[in-house]
Amino acid sequence: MPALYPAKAELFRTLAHPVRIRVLELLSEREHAVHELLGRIDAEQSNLSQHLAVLRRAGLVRQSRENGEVVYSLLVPAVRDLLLAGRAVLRDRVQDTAELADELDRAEDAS
Amino acid sequence: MPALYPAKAELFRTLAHPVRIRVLELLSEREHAVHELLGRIDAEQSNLSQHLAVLRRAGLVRQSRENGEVVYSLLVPAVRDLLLAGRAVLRDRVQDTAELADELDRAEDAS
DNA sequence: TGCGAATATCCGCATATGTGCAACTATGAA
DNA sequence: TTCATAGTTGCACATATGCGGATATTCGCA
Repeated sequence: MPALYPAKAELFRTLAHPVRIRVLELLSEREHAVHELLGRIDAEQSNLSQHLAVLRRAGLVRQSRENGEVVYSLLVPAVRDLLLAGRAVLRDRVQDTAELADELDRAEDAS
Repeated sequence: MPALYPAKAELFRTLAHPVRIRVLELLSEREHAVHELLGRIDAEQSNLSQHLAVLRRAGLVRQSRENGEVVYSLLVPAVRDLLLAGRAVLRDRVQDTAELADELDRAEDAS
């Protein structure tokens, strides 16, 4: 049995940054040139470029030159579902928190 | 509009470790006592405990004492889907790699 | 050729994360 | 109480990651 867990962990690590998540979300709508991404994401040019490099190394996106600009596109469509699944977890978790808060409200005995 | 991206990123960061992924997979089958987890995961006791703490803080798992042992259980069922989505991405990506390898094989002109 | 716009990479620094060991806490039984 | 068992936390250290500024590279065009 292969070392699967490190590979999975690495995948999640790749997604574990706001800028990279934003990039993937934008790319899951349509492909974007770097300067387009830069216009929609709050990050320095070099910083964005580094994050794009991370995504490239992870094999999630593809780089191609088109009349003078570099265009990035999503290489693995399933990434979209992964992002949605993440959103769902976030949603479920806040619900739990809300229910907990509710319970705490009902049970008046403090500390 | 809230700072959603950092929250998402934090979620993925929580999953970004082999031990934590393994724990969540085990917990998505059924609840486990700590020493059970320890028996199935290659990690020091204190190390496992720290990873469990990370999962707790993230609100993904719950801790409860049952006749002398601490039992962990999954608090957010959607985590299961998230893990599956991760698996799917991994699968798609290796397929891409395989196709690329194929193409490279067919086109014989080296470097 | 030589320029300029668009990107990528290098560098040094600051911060975050993972780890084992040791010490501490909690629980149940004698 | 006292002990043994089960688990958690604090600590110091090593490594990884993120960042902006400067520099390098690539490509289309005059």
